[in-house]
Amino acid sequence: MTQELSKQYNPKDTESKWYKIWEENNLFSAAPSPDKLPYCIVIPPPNVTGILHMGHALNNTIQDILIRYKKMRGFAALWMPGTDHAGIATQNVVEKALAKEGLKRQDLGREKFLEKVWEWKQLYGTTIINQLKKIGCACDWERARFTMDQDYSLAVTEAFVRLYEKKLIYQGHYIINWCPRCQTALSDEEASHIDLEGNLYYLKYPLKDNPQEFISVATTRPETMLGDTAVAVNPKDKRYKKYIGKYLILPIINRPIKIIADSIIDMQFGSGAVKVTPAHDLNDYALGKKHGLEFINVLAPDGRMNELAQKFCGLERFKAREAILEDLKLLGLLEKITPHTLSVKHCYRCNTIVEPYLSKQWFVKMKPLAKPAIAAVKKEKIKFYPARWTKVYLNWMENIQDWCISRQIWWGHRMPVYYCKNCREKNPKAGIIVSRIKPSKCPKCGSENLTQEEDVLDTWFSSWLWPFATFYWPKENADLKYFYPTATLVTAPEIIFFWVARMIMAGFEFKQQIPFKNVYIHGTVRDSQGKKMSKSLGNALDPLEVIAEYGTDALRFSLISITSQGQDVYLSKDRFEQGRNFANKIWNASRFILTNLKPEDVNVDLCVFFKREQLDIVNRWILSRFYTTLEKVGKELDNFKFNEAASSLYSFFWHEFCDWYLELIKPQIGQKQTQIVMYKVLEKYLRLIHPFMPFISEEIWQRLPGAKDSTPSTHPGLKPGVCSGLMVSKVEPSIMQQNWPHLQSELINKQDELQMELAFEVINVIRNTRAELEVNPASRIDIQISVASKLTQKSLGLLSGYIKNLAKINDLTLTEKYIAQNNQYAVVFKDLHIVMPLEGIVNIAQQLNKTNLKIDKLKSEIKNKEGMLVNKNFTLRAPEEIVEAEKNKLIDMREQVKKLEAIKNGLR
RNA sequence: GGGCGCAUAGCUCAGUUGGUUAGAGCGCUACAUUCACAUUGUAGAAGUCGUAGGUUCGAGUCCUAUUGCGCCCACCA
Repeated sequence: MTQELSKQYNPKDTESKWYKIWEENNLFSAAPSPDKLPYCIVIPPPNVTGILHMGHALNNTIQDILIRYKKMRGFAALWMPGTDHAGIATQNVVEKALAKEGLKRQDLGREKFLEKVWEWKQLYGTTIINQLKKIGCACDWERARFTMDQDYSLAVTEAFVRLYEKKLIYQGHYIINWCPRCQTALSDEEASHIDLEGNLYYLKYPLKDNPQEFISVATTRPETMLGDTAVAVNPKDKRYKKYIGKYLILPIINRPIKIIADSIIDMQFGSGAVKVTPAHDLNDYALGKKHGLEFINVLAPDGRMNELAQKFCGLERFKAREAILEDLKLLGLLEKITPHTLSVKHCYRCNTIVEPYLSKQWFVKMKPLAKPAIAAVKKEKIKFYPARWTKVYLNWMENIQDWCISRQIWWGHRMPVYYCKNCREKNPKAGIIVSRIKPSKCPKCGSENLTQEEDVLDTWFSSWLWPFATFYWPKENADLKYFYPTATLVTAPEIIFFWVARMIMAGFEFKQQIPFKNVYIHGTVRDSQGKKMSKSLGNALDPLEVIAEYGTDALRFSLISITSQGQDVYLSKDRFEQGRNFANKIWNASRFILTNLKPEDVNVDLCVFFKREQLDIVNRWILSRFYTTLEKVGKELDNFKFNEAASSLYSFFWHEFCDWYLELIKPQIGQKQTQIVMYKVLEKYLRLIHPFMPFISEEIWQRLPGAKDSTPSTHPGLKPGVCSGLMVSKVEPSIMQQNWPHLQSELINKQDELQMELAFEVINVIRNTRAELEVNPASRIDIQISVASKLTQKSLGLLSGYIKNLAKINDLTLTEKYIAQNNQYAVVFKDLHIVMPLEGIVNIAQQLNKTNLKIDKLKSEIKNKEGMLVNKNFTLRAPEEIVEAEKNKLIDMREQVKKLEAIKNGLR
C-alpha cells in the first residue's frame, strides 16, 4: 500500500497483469471435490473463424459472472471452454483465402485442402480464445476442446453408429435445401426465409389434342418448367374439370404432360392450375410420389441448367429464367406477369438463394428423440429463463421434422459409412457398412473393395454432444460423473433450435439424462437503430475497441446494466461511459479510504469485533445497508436478474456509500470504529462486485492492508456440514478465491435506516432551501428546527453533528414548538419546521408564490383524499391498514397546509 | 397465415404478487473547484405510462379490442 494511487483508474495497467496471474496460478481450473457441489457451464463454442463481437461479449460476461459468483459461493465451478469447427463457415473462409491465390479447393483435392484448413486453424483458430481472455473469462482453459479433436471425433462416430443401429439414421432420396454456392445440402434451420419482391409468371401450356386451346399456369420460378411432369388442378374446379386426365404439351421441350386432379390445389390462387415439378419443389415432390409422376432434375449442383434442360444447358439458373421467358414470349405463350411478394429460402452462411433439390442424403429420425426432451421441459426438469421460450421450444419440438445431417463439403466429420462395391453392384441398396472403425473387408462378401462415404456431417451433429463429449464421452470418467448434468446454459435465442433443443435430445439419447438444468436466453445485441449488430452491416461496435477506450470492467458492467431479462440490447458507444465512470468512482473511493487508513486499526478479526450496540448510528446504518444489498444481489443473481443486481450494486456504492457514508464520516475518519467499518464494507463490497468487474476489484483488493475477513459461513455450494474456513490474505492470494460475504442479518436494522433517512431528508430540505433562496454555498447559517415529537427530536439531536456538517449549518437549535416570527423563513417538512433567518434572501415574492403553489396542490390532494375516505366502497373493501394509512396521510396534509399558511403570513 | 416481444421523462430503458406521491442512466438548467473523484458534487426542470373500452374501492401493472415497431415459425404455386 505504499504505492501512490493515480487520480484516475487506468484499466490498461491492471487488466493484462491480473489475467496473467490468475492463469499462471491455475485459478480457473476446477476439479471434482468431495466437499463441494458441482456447478458447470459449457461455453457455446465459438466458431474457429470467429472474431469477438458484442454478442459474444454479452454472452460470455454473463457466464463469467455466474462462474465467478458460484465459485465464491463454494461450488466447484467449472466453465468448460472450446471451439467449434463450423464446417461450412470455415470452409468458406479458407476457400476465400485460396481464391486470392487463384485456387479452388478442387485444384488441391480433398486431402491437401484439409491440410490447408488445419493450417489455417492452427494460425487463426485461437484468435477468439485470446479475445475471450481479454474480457476476463474464467474458463478452465486446460480443458479446452475442439469439435474436430480426435477424442471428440470418437464421440461423434459413436453417436452416429448408435443411432444407426437403432435405425434412427437413414439414407433417403428427398427434396432438400441446396446451396449452389456452397454446393451442399442444408438443414431446414440453415435455410432462412427472406421476403423478396418477385413476379408471378403466367405460362400458357397448349392442349395436346387441340393446340389452339391452352391452360395457363402460374409460377414464380419459370426455369423449373423444363422439369415439369404434370399440371395439377382442383377436382372441384369447374373451369378445368373437363381436362382432367388429358395431356398438355410442355412448351420448348415438347413433352406431353398429364393433367391431374388433387384437392390440395387452391382454386383461388393464380390461375388455379399448377405446373408440377417433382424434382424441384417440395409440394410437387409430394404430388409426384402420390400420382406416380416422373422426376426430372434439370439443374446441376452448381446452379446451372443440366443437359436435360436441352438448349439451356450450362446457363446459370437466373439467366436461364430470362432466356426461357424470352422464348415463351416469342411463342406467344407468356400470358402475363404480375408482381408478387414471395418468401425465399437463403443460405444462412452465404445468403445465396437456396434451390429445392432432389438428392440422396442422410437423415436422423427426430420424433423418437424429441419425446423425452419434450417431457423434460414440460415437467420443468429443464427451465428456460425467461419462461416464454419454453413455448417456442415446445412448439418446434412437437412439429419436429427429420434432420438432414449430410453435407457435401470436405471440412467436417466424415460419416462412418462404408460401401462395399461388390455388394452394391448386385443390389444398389445393399453393401452399406456403418462402423466405429474402418472395416478391412465387407462382413457380407469379404470383399476388400470398400470406400468411405464422401459426405461429412452437419456441424451441429458434433455440437449437440458438447455437454458430455467435452468430458471424453463415451468414456465414463470421474469428471463426467461429477459435472454432468451441467447447471446452466447461457445462449442467444437464434440457436434454440440449432443447438439447445438438439443438446437436450442428445442428452437423453446418449446419457439418459438432461444436459443442463437451466437455459438462460439473453437478448440479441442491436445497434441504436434496432438492427442486429453484424460485421456485414458495418454497424458493429468492436468490443476490443471499447475495451481500449473504456476498459474491460466498464464494458462488462455497462453491458450487464442494460440487459434486462430477455430483452434485446440496444447499444451505442456512450453507454460505456457509465461503466467507466463507475469504475473510476470505485477507484477514487478506495483511494480515499486507503490513504486514510491506519493499518494497525484494521488488522483485527473483523467478524469478532462487531456488536451492533457498540457502533454509532452512521456505522450501523451503512452496515445495515450493505447487508441489505448483499441479500438483494444474491437473490437477483440466483434468479438471473443480472441488470438488477448491477443496479443494486451501483446505487449502493455510489449513492449510499460514497454520497452519504463517506461524506458523513469524514470528520470521524480517524476513529477506530469508523476505520474498521469503512474498511470492512469496502473489502466486502469488492467481493460483491468482483464477478461483474473482476479486474478493478482484484487490483484494489490486493492493496488492502489488513485482515480480509474470517466470517465462517456455509454456502449453498458446500455440502452440508462443510464450513468455509478462515480467509486471510496471506494464505489466499486472490479475490477470486474468496468467499461470497456471509450474510450477517443481525446487522440489518430498519430502525437505524429510518432514523438516517430522516436526517438525509432534513439535510436535503435545507440544501434545497438554501439553493432556492440563493444563499451563498460557502456560508454557514443558523438553523432552528421545531419538532413536536419527542422521539424525532431525540434522534435529530443525536444526528445534529452530521446535519450541521453536510448542510453547512453554523448553529442548530432544536425546539418543541414553532412560533412564527418576522425576518424568518420556514419550511414545513412532515411534522418539522425548518427555520432559517431571512437575511440575504433575495426574492421574497418568489418564495411567496412558491408557497402558494404548494398550498394549492396540497388542497387539491386533500379534496381527493376526502372523497376517497367518504366512499364506503373504499373504506369497507380496502384492507384496514391501507385505509388507516390514507387517513393519516390526510391528517398530515391538513397539518401541512396550516403550517404553510402560517409561513405565508410570516413572509409578508 | 400462426406465435412472441416492445410501446413509460428530450434519448435509452427499469418498474417484483394491482395500493393511490411512477424510477435510473444519459442529456438539459443553475451553482460549486486547494480538502478521494469534473470520468466530480449540490440542487432543479421534465412523464394525462401508445389508443379505446372493461374488471376493481383502487390499474403503468389484470382482461378485451385497436394502432405502430421488431422478432420467430410456416411447402400459397
